[in-house]
Amino acid sequence: MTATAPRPGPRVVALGPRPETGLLSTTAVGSTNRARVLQALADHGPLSRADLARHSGVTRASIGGVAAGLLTEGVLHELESGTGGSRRIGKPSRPLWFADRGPLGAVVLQPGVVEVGVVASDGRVSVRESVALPPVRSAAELDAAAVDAVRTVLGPTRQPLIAVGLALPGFFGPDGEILVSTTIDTLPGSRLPALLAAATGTTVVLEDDARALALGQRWFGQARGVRDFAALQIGAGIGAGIMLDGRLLRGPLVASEVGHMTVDHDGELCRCGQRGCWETLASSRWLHRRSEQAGLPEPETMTPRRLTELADTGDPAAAEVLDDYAGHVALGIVNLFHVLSIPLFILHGPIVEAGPRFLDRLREHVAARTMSALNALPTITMDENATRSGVLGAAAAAITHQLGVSL
Amino acid sequence: MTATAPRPGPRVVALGPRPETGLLSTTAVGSTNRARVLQALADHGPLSRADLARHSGVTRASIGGVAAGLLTEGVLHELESGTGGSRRIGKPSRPLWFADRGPLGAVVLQPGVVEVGVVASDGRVSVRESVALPPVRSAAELDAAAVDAVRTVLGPTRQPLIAVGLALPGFFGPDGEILVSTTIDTLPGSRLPALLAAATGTTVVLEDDARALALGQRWFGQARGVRDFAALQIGAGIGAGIMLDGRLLRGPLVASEVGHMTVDHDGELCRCGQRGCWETLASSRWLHRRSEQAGLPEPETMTPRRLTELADTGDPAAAEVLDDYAGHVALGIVNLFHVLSIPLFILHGPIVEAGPRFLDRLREHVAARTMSALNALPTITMDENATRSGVLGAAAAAITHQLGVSL
DNA sequence: CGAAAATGTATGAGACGGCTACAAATCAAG
DNA sequence: CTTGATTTGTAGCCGTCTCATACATTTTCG
Repeated sequence: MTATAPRPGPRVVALGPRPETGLLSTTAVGSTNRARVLQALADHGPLSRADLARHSGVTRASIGGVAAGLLTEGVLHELESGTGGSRRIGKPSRPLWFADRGPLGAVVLQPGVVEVGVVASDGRVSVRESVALPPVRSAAELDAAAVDAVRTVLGPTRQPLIAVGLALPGFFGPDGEILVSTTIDTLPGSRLPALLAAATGTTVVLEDDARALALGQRWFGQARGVRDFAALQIGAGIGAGIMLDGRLLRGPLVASEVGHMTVDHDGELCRCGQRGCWETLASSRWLHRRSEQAGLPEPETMTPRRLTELADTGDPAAAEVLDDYAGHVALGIVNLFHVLSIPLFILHGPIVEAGPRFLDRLREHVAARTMSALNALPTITMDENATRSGVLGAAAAAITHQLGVSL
Repeated sequence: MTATAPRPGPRVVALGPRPETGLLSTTAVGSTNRARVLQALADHGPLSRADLARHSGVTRASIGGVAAGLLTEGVLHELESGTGGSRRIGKPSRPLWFADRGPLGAVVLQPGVVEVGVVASDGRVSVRESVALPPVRSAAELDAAAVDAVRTVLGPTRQPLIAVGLALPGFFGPDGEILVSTTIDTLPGSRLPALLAAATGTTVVLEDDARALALGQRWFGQARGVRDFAALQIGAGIGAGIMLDGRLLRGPLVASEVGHMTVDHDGELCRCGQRGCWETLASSRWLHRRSEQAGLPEPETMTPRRLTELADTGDPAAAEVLDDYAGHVALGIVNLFHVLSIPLFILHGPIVEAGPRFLDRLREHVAARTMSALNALPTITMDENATRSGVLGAAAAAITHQLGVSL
């Protein structure tokens, strides 16, 4: 599993930790160190060999060897001297940075819609399009519609893609077979990864949608260089991609369902069949019902954005609903903070459009709900990339595999 | 940080993940592989070189080299041929097993009591004693009382200890300074680790109490060879040691407080200042109050054991309380299962004395509360070692460090 | 112009696992 | 009892990789 030798032919890769059983070999040292160097670059931006040596605690000579390999393989290239270097004296450094090896495909499957994009390896998004899917009745129909949508968007692309990232809301096995999805009920049994590999002619890298969001933030967003954080997707449902100590949490048995953590043990019935799930209090479904109770206009299509606009115009009922929403969202965040001690939460989804005032209220609720004995609070921010985060996440999944980085 | 060269002189080690930044070196390969071999032995029992080679996917020659080093260093020794070997044909194997390098000390600090023990490296407990502590007013007084208790118990021991494991309910820094404790308010600022090192003359390995329980199960208990499970301590408070993918979860910022996960968002006030924490519904405090409401005798000292005995005599009120208790304990377990997909929970503490019928009820509650869409349930068992689990956990922490295993 | 400082490289040494062949020990069949 | 099959553990050689050290190169400062 070297970081750099691309295998010919399309295939499917399910992102996941390598089995850590088994012993290290000397060649494994090489590929691991290559991956660590690439990770350091992604975390800190262009770095010279000397900088990399300081960061990783090895001699310049060792970095020189690693870098030589990556340069000849075309993974890295040297920037102009002076770029990013802060030193004034001495021989100027030659910073290393990722060479552009071609565009990455990004496919994000959501209920009723497929988002398709093309992303450069430095995170620039050149294509991004959402394609609505027709109603489908089976996994096969879903696959056909999704592949069709991807073809339509990626068809005009000239350059061949070097890899395709596929983010979808489901739990999959090591070979990319989709086992469970609590969001899209036609998804289990889908052969979409393999079909996409065939359609695009390249490797398809499969990842859970929430974890992909986290990867996107880690490679291209606010979590660059951050080893502990969570990406929270809050919309119709709630999902989380959680990175602890530089590793994405991946449950061993079933999907991670933070949205169905009980926060109100004899609360309302959730669509999952249980009572008082976080989703029953913090999803758009709750927002609709609560808006209706509050007599707000068009409650059945209420969004965080409209609710904020109503509150900003001075509607006290809207302001109250918004505050309740903040309090409910805070519940789950505080639970995750208490249990996992996650220091940074990045919010994604429609909730972002509730804006900075909502965020302030959310922070207050979180502060009020957090145990004071801990003497600490998590940082909470909102996704800055808005519509691009989905494709960035899928692309990040692809690049993670492509560079052999283990996250 | 080799697995085997003991540094002279007492010192304090806070168990924790090595910083994974930095590159691998060839010598690191050696120590990592030594640790992996030791881990495999601990997981599977005595194994021959050939068995180890099969488990780890390397050649017998490579294992031979690793084993040679561990044998000459006295970490391992060879058992008689035939022990544990199942093969009938061929040259008989010489199984490898841990050499007895001396006893481990184990100290478990709890509110008002110190548990002190001596444990052999194969998990046999030769000494175990609980010493009540006098009321203390400061960290210094606590330290003095605890060191005194340890001296009293370990004084008569002849053999020198090769390491001492110290388990305590608190969050500590990398140098063993104790920062936060939600259980013992005189603990922050304690210098107990350093004082113990001075008193015993050996290395003191520091670990959180719940995580130590998990380590004990991993090395000596029901989680031998299991890479994903949680040890739950349920008594006056609730703590959890969670192992995922072979690594103990360690929050980066503050202590992990599963007991203060909100399960009832406008529930009763918890002693932590928040509302509806799991502890308000599943701790002994709740048991006392609920027993009082139900009119049970001596409610203020009610224990799971007495409650079970009452229920077994046919007291319907006791049976109802017990069932509520099971339902409340299930809440947190289900949350952890939904969020982290933990497939195995091992229960510790007074709750174990509620017996197998209670466990069955608990399992039913968990099954009822778990999302059916996941098509999976966690396994729930009870600690089999009862009173020995505490010292086994502390000893496991010591052995983990002593063997250089990273958990 | 020369010293100082910093970067990148060349070279040899040491550690370590992989591979292959081989000796050793046991059982089963004749 | 002998022979072959089977399995275990080991010896020797090789390739890979980092480490330590010295050195060439390029810039700044006095």
